[in-house]
Amino acid sequence: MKRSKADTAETRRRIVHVAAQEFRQKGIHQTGVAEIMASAGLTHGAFYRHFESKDQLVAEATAEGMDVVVDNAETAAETSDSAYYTHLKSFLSREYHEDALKSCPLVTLGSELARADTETRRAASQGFLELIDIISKQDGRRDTKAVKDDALFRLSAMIGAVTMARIVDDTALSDRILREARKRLAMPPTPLPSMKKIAAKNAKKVAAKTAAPKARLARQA
Amino acid sequence: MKRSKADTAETRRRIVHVAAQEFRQKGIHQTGVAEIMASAGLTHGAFYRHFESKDQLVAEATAEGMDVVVDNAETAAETSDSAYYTHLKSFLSREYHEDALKSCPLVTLGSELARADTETRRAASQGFLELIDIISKQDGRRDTKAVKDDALFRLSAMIGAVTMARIVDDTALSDRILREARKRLAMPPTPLPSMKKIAAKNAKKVAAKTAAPKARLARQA
DNA sequence: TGTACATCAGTGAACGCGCGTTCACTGATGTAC
DNA sequence: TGTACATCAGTGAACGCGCGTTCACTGATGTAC
Repeated sequence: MKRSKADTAETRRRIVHVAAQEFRQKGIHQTGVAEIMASAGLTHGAFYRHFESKDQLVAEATAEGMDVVVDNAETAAETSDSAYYTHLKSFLSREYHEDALKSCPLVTLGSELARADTETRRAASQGFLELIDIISKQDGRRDTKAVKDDALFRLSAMIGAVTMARIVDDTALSDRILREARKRLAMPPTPLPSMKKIAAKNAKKVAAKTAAPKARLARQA
Repeated sequence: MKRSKADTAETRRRIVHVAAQEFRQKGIHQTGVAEIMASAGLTHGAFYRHFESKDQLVAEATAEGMDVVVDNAETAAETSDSAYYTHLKSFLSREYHEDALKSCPLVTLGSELARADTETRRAASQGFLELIDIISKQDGRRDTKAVKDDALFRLSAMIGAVTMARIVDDTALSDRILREARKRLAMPPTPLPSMKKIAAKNAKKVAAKTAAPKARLARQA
């Protein structure tokens, strides 16, 4: 039977929302249309009243997933600097990406997105760029190329760290990967003055330890 | 008809090799057993004379894929420091991971590996740890926890950068992500003396630009 | 405002297809004597 | 070393299954008068 326009729109939204969760949980190709429709409380036949194909749903679900990640980051960034870095710390945790409502598609669907169609990759790219903007702005500097470049590296590194933490079969190793990423990325790119002193001390220590490789490289050059 | 033991072993190796290529190219779930067998010059029925299941092949193909990546890195590291850093630069390129014979499963199958069975994840983890060893040794320092931690971060960041470069739908952005990763990762973790001077200069520039955010953070603390 | 009708969201059966897996059969290989 | 037989790699048809997609049908909604 026909439904009201409001109901129809709400149903469509619900399908996209449920799909976004299930794709991130089980992967795009391991999640069937019928399964998603059942989770949305419908039979699979109604699917094509809302979408042209599964691919279209994949694109919209990816966009929705990225929007959630972007919104969460934006909210944290707008709250306070410490809220932002706390958010980054929680993003760099396994639990965050096991939460179907939060997890970042770039992490949970990474290699599948690289093979997805144009619309899906566009959605993923746009979300990525929005995150880059938030990171760049948070750094509080002018929108120079160098600041963007830095954000590009930092975000890619975060995605790689969580991806690896999820692949690895040893919980201790997984935690260690994330801890190292948090140490390096869940803080301002340029350390505070007080931290600079500590960093300088560490640099001396490291320099002493790296005398050998430096000498090797010098010989080679 | 029955084949000689040597032939049988060679056929098995060929199936694993072909599978490793195809999985990395098209993804695990998008590549069928029949397709792999055809590429190996056989019909699909013979598959179960060599493997118990597709999952077993996935595990072995992942192991083979990681072995190739490890061997390439090891060879470069054993040749010379410059060969090693040149190898890192080429690893941080899109072409490298579009090459079915070289590409790293951690990149091309990342999110699928995170959902794979125990054996497959074990193979991926072991390969990852072997790469960490190579990177740690290359740094030429003692095998301290800090050196390993650094390698953990650097390798995760590499994997994230290439993963993102492959997802993103804009070639220029893709190149930029990789360029930044190369700048930061395809060189020794502690720069050479000559490079240190340049780094110091840059640090001053950046410090000037970041006066604002540092002030903000100070206020907050 | 009330009536008559077109629209279309949702149902559930059915479509063709490709998947992973099994199996009877073939015939060269490896083994036991 | 030669013969007889068991083994088993490979073939190709077939299995059940779940996939994405289509469709005839239902009946409430929205619209035209």
